[in-house]
Amino acid sequence: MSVTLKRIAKECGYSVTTVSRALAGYDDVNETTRQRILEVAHNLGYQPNLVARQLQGQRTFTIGIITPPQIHHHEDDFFSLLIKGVNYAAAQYHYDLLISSRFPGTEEMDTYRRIVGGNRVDGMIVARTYQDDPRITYLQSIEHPFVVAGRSAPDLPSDFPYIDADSRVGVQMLVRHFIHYGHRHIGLILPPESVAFTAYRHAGYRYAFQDAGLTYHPEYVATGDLGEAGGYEAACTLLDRTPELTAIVACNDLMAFGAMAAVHARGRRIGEDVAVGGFDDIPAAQHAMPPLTTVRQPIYEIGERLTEMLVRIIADEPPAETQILIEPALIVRASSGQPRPQ
Amino acid sequence: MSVTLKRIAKECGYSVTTVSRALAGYDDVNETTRQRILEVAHNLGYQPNLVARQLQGQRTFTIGIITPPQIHHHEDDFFSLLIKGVNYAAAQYHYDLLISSRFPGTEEMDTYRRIVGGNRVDGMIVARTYQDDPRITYLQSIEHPFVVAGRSAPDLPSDFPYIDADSRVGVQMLVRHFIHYGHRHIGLILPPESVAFTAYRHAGYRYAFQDAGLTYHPEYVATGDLGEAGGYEAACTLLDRTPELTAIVACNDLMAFGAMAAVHARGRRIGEDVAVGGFDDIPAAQHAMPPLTTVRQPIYEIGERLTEMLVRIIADEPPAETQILIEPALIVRASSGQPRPQ
DNA sequence: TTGTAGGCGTTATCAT
DNA sequence: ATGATAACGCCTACAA
Repeated sequence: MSVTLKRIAKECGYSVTTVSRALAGYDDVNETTRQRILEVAHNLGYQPNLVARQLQGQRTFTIGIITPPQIHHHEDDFFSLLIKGVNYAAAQYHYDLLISSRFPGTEEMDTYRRIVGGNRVDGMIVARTYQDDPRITYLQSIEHPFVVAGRSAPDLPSDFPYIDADSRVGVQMLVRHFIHYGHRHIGLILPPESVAFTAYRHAGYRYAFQDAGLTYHPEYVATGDLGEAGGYEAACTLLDRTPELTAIVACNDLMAFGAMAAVHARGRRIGEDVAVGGFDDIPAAQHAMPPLTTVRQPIYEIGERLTEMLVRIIADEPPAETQILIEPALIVRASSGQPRPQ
Repeated sequence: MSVTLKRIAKECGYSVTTVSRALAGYDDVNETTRQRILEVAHNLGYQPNLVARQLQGQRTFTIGIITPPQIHHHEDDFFSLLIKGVNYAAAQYHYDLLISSRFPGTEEMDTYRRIVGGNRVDGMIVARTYQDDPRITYLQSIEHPFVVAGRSAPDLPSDFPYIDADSRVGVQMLVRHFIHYGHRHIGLILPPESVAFTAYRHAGYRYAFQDAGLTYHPEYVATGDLGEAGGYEAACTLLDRTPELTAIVACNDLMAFGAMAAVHARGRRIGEDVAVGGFDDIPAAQHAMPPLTTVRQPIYEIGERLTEMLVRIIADEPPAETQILIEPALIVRASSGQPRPQ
């Protein structure tokens, strides 16, 4: 079917070996011979079979990433942004990207094993870590190159290369900002404990209260699934249970959107009656109505830098820094409302 | 390094062939033998080398797609949405996705040749067609399976499998909507002619005027690059050149965002002074300020259906319909403003 | 029921 | 300067 070295060899009367070397630019090939071979290869439209090369070279120049499937349209921009960053950097380094999408759980682990164990990639990017993440355990156990967007929960070692935003500091800034605006009753929407960053963000919330000399109210904290629906439900719970709340902090922008919807559904005005804050600063945040106050995490750049890190780890030239904590930035927008008179 | 059939064979004293067949579930293997082999394979954590399989089977179970790199964060949600759809469907059919990002042009074509000619994928998804698209010409010339999101410009044959929204009808609906709202001076922002859908959308604009018995003003039409910046500049040109405009139709949402910014920059109110419309209905459209009136194109679903189509084409069981035109839907939002008194 | 041989397309090693 | 041989890991005739 397609043009192979053998075909070219036959065509111009040299051996496959010589053809291979001529094309690879070795200098032990007669210049005339090379010209002839190059010409034939070009005429035939030769393209090296990458799969064969991969098998022979035991290298794929491919990076793998597995994302959750996103059935609804705008479900999660986090991964989209991350992939954009990874994609861009990968191209710079002449790597391709292999993507597969699975729901977290058994299927996801099987896919890791299939792709990594099946030698389809030189390295993996693991995103959105869970507490005690089996994917990481697996990759460590077989010593396969990988980098992580995120890190372990605070009580577990993060003994792997990663880049993560300092969630604790981020939430702390956000809550402090609300406190400065005069809020005293601030709700918090947390994802399930199994998400690795939950504990960090929870800590940020507590620290902010502590710093301000305020008491921490456990009943101001609710849990919901990551995503708009989870945020909506958790916010409803909070608003119904503790109507004195004048601000709600959600652990990502998607949940914050849900919370805004809940505030609206309860007949209260976002910003004016109840301030809302998020985390991530996905593109939709600035376009939201009202625009969402949030903690900016440079997801795209994290994707880029992770990819660079991974490529270097694969090449066995790991950068000096392989555990990077990024200082997030507070982005104040209209969902904060105005500072309140004390 | 990793566990191979050979390794298992050695471990349990059978030949590689027998091991291979035991694992593949052939029935000409002694049941006891199979059990033994399965056990050893499991203990060793055997994972078949997918690359070797690909080489031997001349099949990759991988679909390829090449997107433009997106340096800025929220640059283009069209591809993100498409990929989400493709990704979801691909997983259903047990296909993986190979993604690479290149700017349109030589580099992109080289990447097509490298990946397709290099046997890395069983089929390609081509997105955002150009007029007389070299990628399509190439894929057709080597008879490699592919499907297209979009189709050829009106004057060229679309003799390949595709799914496209009926752009002409879409823009026509949008312009008619503005006419119904009482607008008579409606600007149009077009992407360059080289984009295949340009002519369709332009036609939709002209048809709407014709239907309403209004005259078409060429000076109400401007061209800009796809993307927010292009929309901004084109809208500035229009607003400065023909200040009588009370509405602007952009050929996609991103350009519409740029146009909104331009309207704002010229000190006019979006909706009230100048209505703005887009095309695509990317997630940001409904969160925009004000929410953007646009023509909804079900990008995610197109990705899903294209993938299904491609998988069937690869399996040599092409569906009955391989050229699908989707009727888009008009989504009226606040950027339309209110109907004007005649 | 099991094993041998050959090939997928490439590159590396070692002769000539 | 060129070529024969083997190997990457798998699968599939064909033989025994």
